[in-house]
Parts: sequence; structure tokens; C-alpha cells
Amino acid sequence: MRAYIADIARYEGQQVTIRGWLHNRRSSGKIHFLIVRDGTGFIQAVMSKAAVGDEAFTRADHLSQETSLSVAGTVRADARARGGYEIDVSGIEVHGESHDYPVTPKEHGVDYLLDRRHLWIRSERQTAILRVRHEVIDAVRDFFNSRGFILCDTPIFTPAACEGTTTLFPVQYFEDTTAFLTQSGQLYNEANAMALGRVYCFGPTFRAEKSKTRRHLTEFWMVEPEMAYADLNDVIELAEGLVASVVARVLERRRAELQILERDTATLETIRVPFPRITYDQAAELLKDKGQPFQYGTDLGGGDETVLSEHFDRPVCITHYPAAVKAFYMKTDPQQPDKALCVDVLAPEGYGEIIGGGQREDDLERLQRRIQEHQLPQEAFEWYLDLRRYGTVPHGGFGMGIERCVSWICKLEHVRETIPYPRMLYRLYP
RNA sequence: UCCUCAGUAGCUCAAUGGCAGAGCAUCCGGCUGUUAACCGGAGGGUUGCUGGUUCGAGUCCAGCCUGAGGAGCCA
Repeated sequence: MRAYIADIARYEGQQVTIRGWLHNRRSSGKIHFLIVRDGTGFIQAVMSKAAVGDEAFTRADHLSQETSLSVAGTVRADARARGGYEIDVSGIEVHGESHDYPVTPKEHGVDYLLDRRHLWIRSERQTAILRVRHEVIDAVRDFFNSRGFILCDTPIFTPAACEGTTTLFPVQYFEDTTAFLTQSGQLYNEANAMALGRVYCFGPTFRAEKSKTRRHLTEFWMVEPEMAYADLNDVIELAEGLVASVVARVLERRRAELQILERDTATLETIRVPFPRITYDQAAELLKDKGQPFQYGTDLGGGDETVLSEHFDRPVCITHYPAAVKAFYMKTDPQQPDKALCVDVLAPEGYGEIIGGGQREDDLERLQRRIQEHQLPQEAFEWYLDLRRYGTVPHGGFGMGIERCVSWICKLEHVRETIPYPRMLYRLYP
């Protein structure tokens, strides 16, 4: 009977066949220990000479790492085994040999591994991360779907910049114009929200920033909800609910993966809404108290975010940034016109920004003025301005970076391990 | 674009300006409970590239290439 390793407990005492790959092998004269993986997990298959005979035993002498094979045998509970079960082998069928597999059980450098990312993802650690990624994405979808949000995806090819063209990838294909790869679904999302009320888009995003840091990718995935008839407080509550829900879901369903990653889950268990909220001004005070060199009026830098996110034991919401450092579509605060009705959510443990969003400018004239101030071509935004011409309402939303979120939940050193094939400055292969 | 660091066997790394080394991987042999198994043996090198200093350069100097970390910018 075909069985998956993840379900192996169900088959105790039964004869099963596992179809997978050889992860590692240890041998002595009359016994082979074969670590087999099938994508759902790892299990040790024990092959003794007495049980399978000399010929079959000798044929297994040279099975090498990542040989694809089917292993038939009896499932046996064993306290010595990781996972609690082993398979006593009765027979092996090899499907494809594998010689000199490049990713050995020993250490490798990052560059070496990234050049072999298509093989690296077979490793226990990488499969654990990719399962957490799957769970995060699944939890995000469930969160919005269960709250009545409609998935309404936005285009990848866009005619103009969301916030200027300097960090966009140009595409030469369309007649008489240069297209760009999207850096946010934001503007289209606003149109969708005026049609469907509460919407979200979820897709790849492209940033042509010359960023070389552990929190940047040139191609990453972002989920962006947008709500009609919503103010900044509604946006913050939605963001808090999403983050808490995603963390709870991963703790509920992917504890084994977090354990493989040696992730201390204590700091994740405590995450409950509401999150602490501070204004930009309070953040500036806090940075000053902590001796962080910080120029009031500028955006928070990576180091500033690290200091702030280490100060709180859960994600922290930072609101009311200076309008000057935020995008043109951010609504300014009527109480203090130099500040924007925006929110960034910083993940704890030094991970920094995972969410950015806020309330959008819903007044036609103020929005036109902002477009001029940012020296953007108004004709490219006429359709966007229509949203203010035909039944404008207060509305808002945010974007959450999936890779940064996964990186924090798994407590990784670098976001490049959170996506199957990372795209970075100087990294396009494989 | 700028700053810092790195590049030596298939991989991870050593080597005071003086014979190019180890562990793992591979191959051969041994071992019936191993957990990155272990023990013995063998093969494996244009020290990133170009030039310079020197009796002698993996090592010092200059330039270049490739990568990593960070800055700016951002999710």
C-alpha cells in the first residue's frame, strides 16, 4: 500500500511502500540505515542482510544521496527513531540514480547553495521553511475570505509608477509606451474597493531598488487589502487581526516545522491583539532615549526599525509619519496637516517593517495637489482621480510582505530562504 | 552608487614571505542500532584574474572580476 511519511503512524504493523528519495545512508557490515524523504517528511528505513538476503543487501551498498526509490516494508514504532516510527525493509526499487549530489549533509556557503537552489530546496530545513510559507499564505487567504473580502487581483504590467518610476522595471513591448512591472496593487485596489466594498489582491511585486540587505528581494509577494468606508483605526485593527491570525495558524499547524528550524515559539505565543500603538513623534522620542542617532522628520531607517521592534514584545504599530516622507495618496491628518494618516507595523525581535498602509486621500483637489507636489504626470492618474470624482468615500488598506512575515515567524537571518527562487540584485539563477 | 569583508581540492576551511594541508564528499576495505555514524587506506590543486615587489608570493602592493554584509530606499 502506498503511504506518505507524514501519515505513517496510521500504518503501524502494516506493509507499506514509500516512494521518495534517499536523503542519507549509514551502513555497517550487515545492516543499512536509509533515511528516506518523500516530500511529506523523513523516515529511517532499516535494511538487514538477514531479512533481504545477500544479493539485495549488496545492491544497496552503493545507494547514494538523492537516488529516487520505492521502499517496501513494515511500519514499526521505535522509541529510538525521530518521529517515532521506522520501516523494516523487505525490498527496494531504484527509479533514478544520483551520483555526486552537490548538496551534501555537511556545511555549504550561501553562494554555493543559492547557485543550486533547485536542489537546496530538497533539504529538511528548506522544506520546513517552504511549508511555513504555504501556511502563512493559506492563513492570509482564509483570514480575508472568512471576513467577506473579495480577491480581486491587480495587473502586473502597469502604465505608470505608483510612486515615481525610479524603482520600476521597464518592459518594452506595448506600442508607443513603456510598461512597468507593478510595485504595488494599491491604486487598482482602491478602484476595486469602490466596486466590491472590501477587497484584497495577492501577487508578486517588483522593486528595482539597488538594495543589498537581508530584508530585500527584487521580486516578492505582497497581500494588499483595501476597504471602502474605513478610517485609519479600521486599517490598524485589520492589520493587527491579520498578523495575530497568521501567527496563531502557524503555531497551530506547523509546530513541527518551527522545531526543525529551532524557532523559540515563546515570543510568538504571546502575540495577541491589540498591538501597542505609538506615533512617529513618540517613536522619535524613544529612539532619542535609546541613544539612536535619528534625524526628526526623516523616514525610519533599518537600524531605527530594529531598535524600535526590539523594544516591544509583540508587533508595534507606528502611526502619523510626516506626510512629506509618505506616498502622495496618503491622507493627511486634519488635526495636524504635516502628518499622514498612515501606519507601519514592525515585527518584533528586530525584524522591522512587515506592513505599511493607511487611510487614502479621498478629496479630489488635495489629491491633485499632492500629485503636483510629487511631480507626477497627472494624465497617468486620471482614472485614479475618477474615484474621487464619482462618489468618493473614506477608505484605506495596507500591504503585507509575505517573505518578511515568514522570515520573522521562522526567525531567519535572511528573507532569501523564504521564497523558492529568490530574485535579488546580482541573483537571477536558477 | 558608496563603505566593509571574502575568494586555496567537489564542499567547508587551515597554512609566520620558505616542501600545498585537514575534515567531509568520492573510490577500496572493515563493522548488526546508526542519528552530520565510526575505523583503516587511496585518488584529488593553474591558491578568482592580470601585472608588480622579492633569491623566493596562497601570503606583500596595484588594478580588475565574483560574491557576502551594511548604507540609502522599501514590504
